Formats: sequence, C-alpha cells, structure tokens
Amino acid sequence: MSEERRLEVLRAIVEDYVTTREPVGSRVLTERHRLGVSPATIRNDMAALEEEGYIAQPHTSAGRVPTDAGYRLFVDRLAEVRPLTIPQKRAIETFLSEAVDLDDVLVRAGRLIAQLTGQVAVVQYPSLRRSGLRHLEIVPVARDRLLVVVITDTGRVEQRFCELPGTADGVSALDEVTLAELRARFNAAAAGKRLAELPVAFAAVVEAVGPDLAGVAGAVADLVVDTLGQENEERIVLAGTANLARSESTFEQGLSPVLEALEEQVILLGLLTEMSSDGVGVRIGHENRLDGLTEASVVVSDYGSGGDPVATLGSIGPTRMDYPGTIASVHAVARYLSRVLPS
Amino acid sequence: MSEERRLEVLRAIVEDYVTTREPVGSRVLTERHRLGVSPATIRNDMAALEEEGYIAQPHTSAGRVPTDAGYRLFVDRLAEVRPLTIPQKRAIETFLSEAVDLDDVLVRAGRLIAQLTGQVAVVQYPSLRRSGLRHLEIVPVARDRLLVVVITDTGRVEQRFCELPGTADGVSALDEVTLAELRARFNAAAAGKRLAELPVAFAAVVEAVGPDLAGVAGAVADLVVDTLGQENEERIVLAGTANLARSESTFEQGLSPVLEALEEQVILLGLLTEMSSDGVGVRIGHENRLDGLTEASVVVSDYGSGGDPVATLGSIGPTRMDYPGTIASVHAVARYLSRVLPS
DNA sequence: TTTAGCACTCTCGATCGCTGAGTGCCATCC
DNA sequence: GGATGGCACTCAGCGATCGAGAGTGCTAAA
Repeated sequence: MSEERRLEVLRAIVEDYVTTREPVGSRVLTERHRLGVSPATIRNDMAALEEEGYIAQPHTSAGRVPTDAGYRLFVDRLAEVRPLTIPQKRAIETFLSEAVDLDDVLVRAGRLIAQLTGQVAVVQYPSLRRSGLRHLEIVPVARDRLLVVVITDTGRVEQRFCELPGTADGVSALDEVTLAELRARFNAAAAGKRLAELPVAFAAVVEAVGPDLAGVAGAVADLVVDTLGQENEERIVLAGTANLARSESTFEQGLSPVLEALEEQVILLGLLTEMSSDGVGVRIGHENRLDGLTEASVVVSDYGSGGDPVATLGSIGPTRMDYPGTIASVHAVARYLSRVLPS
Repeated sequence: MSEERRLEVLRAIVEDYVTTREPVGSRVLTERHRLGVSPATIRNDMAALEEEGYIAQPHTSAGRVPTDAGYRLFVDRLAEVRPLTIPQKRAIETFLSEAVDLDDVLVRAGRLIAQLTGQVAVVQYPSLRRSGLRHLEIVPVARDRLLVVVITDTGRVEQRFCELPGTADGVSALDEVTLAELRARFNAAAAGKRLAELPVAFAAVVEAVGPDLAGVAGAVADLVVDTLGQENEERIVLAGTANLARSESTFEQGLSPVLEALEEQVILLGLLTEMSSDGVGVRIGHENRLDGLTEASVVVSDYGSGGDPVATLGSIGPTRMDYPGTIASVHAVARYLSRVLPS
C-alpha cells in the first residue's frame, strides 16, 4: 500500500467532491481517474485515509468526503497552482484601471474576486495605521467648528469634525490667513513621515505656533493622531453575498451563521489582520475560531502599493471550494490591485 | 354581510398571518379576535374577500393568506400607526449621535433599521445632485496631477484625481501661492450656490484667472461639475442581510433572487429614488417591477437636513412583514437622521 | 500486495393509508 | 336577508413500509 498512491487517492477524492458535491465512492474514483488499480484496492487506501482522519463518510454506505484535515493536506502538499487565463488577467487589469477613486477601486476588486471565485469577497480598506499622511486639510464650517480632512498616501480620505476649545479669543484668531499658515505648518511637519512619527512632529508644531494658536493646533493634532490611530475605524467591502445562497445547501447549519459572521465587520477585520501573511493564507473550516465560519474556508492575500502591504483581501466560501482556483484568483487580484494603487 | 366586518376580517387575517406565518382558518380567527360571529359567517366573508382578490388559499383545505392586494388595502386603510416606545426612541437618538462622521452616521442608521425591523436596511448616501458645495480643496500630488476634494454641505466627501493638461508651462505655474489663489477663487464662486448654478459660476472663474491658468482651472472645474453631476456615482449602505436568512423559508424562490437584487446597487438606487416621496412609501410584492423583489416589500422614507430631502432610506423584507412596525421604525430613523445631519 | 466475490448496511425514493384541518354548501333560524 | 349549525368533501402532512441501489468491509485466492 504505497504512501504515494494514497495521497493520489486523497487528491482525487477532493477534486471529485469539489466538482460533484457528492460523497465519492471507490468505483467512480477508478472510473474518473487513471489510478491503475481496482476499486477494492482503493477501498483499502480509503480505509487508511479515514483512519488517519483525512476523509470521513457521512453515513455507512455513502462515499467518502474530505475532512478539514484532508483539505489542509490537499492545500499544503497536493494542490498545483493553476494560473489564470490570459483573458481573465486582462479583464482584471482593465476593470481595475477604470476605477475613478479609491472606494471605486476596492469595490471593483471585490466584485472581481466574487465573480472569479463564485464566492463572497472581502476587501479591507488600506489600514490607516500602515499608511502615511499625504495631505491635511482644515476647513472652517462654523464659528466653533472645523472640518479636518486627512488624505493618506494610499488615497484614503477621512474627515472629522473638530470642536474648537477656544473662547471668543480663539475664534477671532481663525481668519483665512491664520488657517492657511496652520495648514502649511502641519503639512510641512508631516511631509514624508511615517504615521508613527506624527505625534512627535505635530507636538513640535503646536509648540511653534505660539500660545495664541496652541489650543486650536493642539485640538487638530489630537484629532488627526486619534483618527489615524483608531484600528477599529477600519472598513471592509463585501461583494458576492448572493453567491452564498447558491451554495446554500452546502452549509448544514444554514446561511444564518455565515451571514451573521460577515456582518460582524469588527470580527471579520480581526480575522483578516490575523491571517495577514506574506503569501496567500488559507484557513479551513474549524481552523477559523469564529463560530459562524466553521463550515467555511477563507483565502486571503495582502496587498499594498510597492512592496509594503497596507491591507488584506480575500474570498470566503464553503470548505468544499476550489482551492487552487480561489488561491489563484485572490492572488492575482491582490497583485493587480497593488499595482493600481497610488504610490 | 356588512362591508365593515369584512374589512375587519381582512385585518385579522393579515395580523394573524404576520405573527404566526401560517395560513389562517375561520376557526382560529373567531378564537383570537372578538369578531362576535361564528366561523361559518367568517367563511362567507372570506369567500367574498377571496372573490375580490384580497386573500387566497395556498391549497384546498388550508387557511387563507393575504394577497399583495390584501396587504395593500391593509396598509392604505386598515393599519394604525404604532408609535415607537420611549426607550426605542432614546436608543435611536443616542446611537445616532455617537457617530463620528457621515459614513458612520449612515452605517449606524442602517444598523438601527435592521435591528428595529428585523429585516434588511437600505440607506442611500446623500445625493450629490441635491447637495450644495461646502468646500473645495486642491492638493498637488505630482507634477502633472492634482487631487481635488469636494465637500458637500451634507458632509459627504468625494475625491478625484485630475490630470493636468498643461505642458512644462502649466506645471511651473502651480506653486503654492497660485494654488491658494485658485482655491480661494473657486470657493468664493461656489459659496452659497446650489449645485445647478456651479457650472456658470465656475466658468466665470476660469474666465477671470487669465490665460496662464485657464487650462488648469478649466480642468478642475470640469472635474468638479462632472463629479457632482454623476448620478451613478451614488452609494448605498446595506445592513441586516443576515435577517434575510432567518425568514428564509418565507421566500418560495429562495434567497438568491433577493440577494442578487440587493447586490445590484444601481437598480436598488433606481428603486429608492423612484419611490422617494414626501411621507413614507410602501411597495408590496409585485408592485416592485424588479424580478428579485416580487416576494418582498419595500418601505422607504426620505431624509435630509432641514426640510429638504437629500436621500432615501428604508427597509426590505418579505411581503409578510409587520407593516405598522416597519413604517414606524423607518419613519423614526429618517426623522432623527435628518436632525443629526450637518446643516 | 492486489483483486474478485459476497454478504451486509443504510440512504433514498415511492407507495399507501390515515388523520385532521379547513372549506363549501344547504337547511334552518331570527 | 343575514347568521348559524351541520355535514360531506378535499387535500396536505405524517408515519410506516418496502425495494432498489450504492457502497463498504471482509475473506480467500491470485
């Protein structure tokens, strides 16, 4: 009973089960794959694989189904990378390059993944914490209120209102010229800096502007640092939820738990950042600690402009998914997205 | 056979069916509602209601179920407004007021509606076309590229990149001072104007800046007008998709068509703007022309800062929904949202 | 070590009959 | 004329039964 053939049998089972969605028996296995042995032999191998925990049978007299461990082995050692077709690549490229702004790019990336994989797509917004500051804008909107707009070098734009601490004094000081000066100082201080360096740089600005403006400058500085530091203000784009319904019968527990998990964006974000890895990361079934996703697998990849990863995107589907295809699609979209992002 | 009692019977049927989710027969009707007549009498009324098309029976020897027309009659003439409870109102108020920016407000509004109605919530972003321009920001990001940030008076922020038309000439002209002047001119021209007036106002600016800057100014002006004019760039927030799965069995055709309809944001937007009305608008089942939503009802309301509606929000659920409750919730959230929005 | 044969198990689908809910109609009553 | 009680009729749903087929595990032979 060769070790090699046993793995081959596992691969065959996974591939067959993924396409047919039905437990696969020893007979069809010999028919559809050139294994060169009889069903009886396969049965022996299958008994061994079951013993090792890679496959299981839903009930006596049904075929075998891969377990989470089986998929894991498949992904780690058996799956061959299946490159996308040229038309697919071209489609990704053109579709992404038609985007008008960052939001649009991310939405399009999501749609692409959803369509390519036939599953749910998840795209995380470029992390504010991993971004640099490109530009800071300060706009007066009322006597005691400013609107502060932060533009990161990944193209993300965040706005916050800033209540001015000052009294009549503070307010009167805020004419156009003063504001312009403040803006210029902040932007000069932030130029080329990493986010981590901002608090120090801004503190220096607050020092430098003199006592008259210190209050206002301090408020703005705090607000910006606060905005960029908040990990929980991260956002996510979802796409292809309808695809879930199509593979509805796949989820024993029904769609509810999955949909609920997808709505918990905070948790989802945790999952993504946790899985964030250099290459492509795969979590299978119970490897996800999340309750709602124990019947699902998650495939993610980092993306980011030039080398530095700024966020994560991926695809979520039933454990019985086309891993090679999904991995290829996620990887490809992440690459092209990285290329398109403003650097 | 009094007309009055027949309507009372219809109301009873709708209310019972909504709560029990099961066809309701003449016997339970007399038991649960004080109609003061015998089942036999109810049966006569029911026969008449069926004749008129307000109710139907799924199969012989099953109870009756309201038709779309029945729900319509119920909503138009029989439903009593059921005001929210004080705690509910307070919850809405505090939850909305905790939002940090526009995106956050809209997401929170969506969650509220989803939670209150137990259905899917839809919140349209404040329409750019119906907004005024609060501030325009121009940021240089490269030698031949500007980032133009548009802030509307509803707090919405849009950014676009602007490729500069100029040659070496045009580029050299773009120092900080020139840019500041351009920004000041545009903002002065836009102050207090409605969107419709912008093209003219901006054209004047382009005239005024002189030939050196006309190219750049023109490009910026075009971009802004284009950005604000694009109806298709509207956006939508969805919430509570998981609620669908819970009422899964309700949809004969399954969830797919509904989820697909929800993903077609363009179509959904069309529906919302089409339904936009002064009070609360209700579309029941087949009244929605959209294929995916023939088994669903949509309840919407406009919202907007001070009087002027700027967008629409609503709730989508099975035709068998709690109309009075849904209408009350949607209405309430729309009102509070209008109050919280920056004006 | 592989293979053929065989007995065994269990799911799935079809069939059948029953029960109960609900209706429609008719004769009767007020 | 409208309301009511009685009654026969229909039909979905449920459970039980049964047979077919798929698939396995085991054993003995190649």
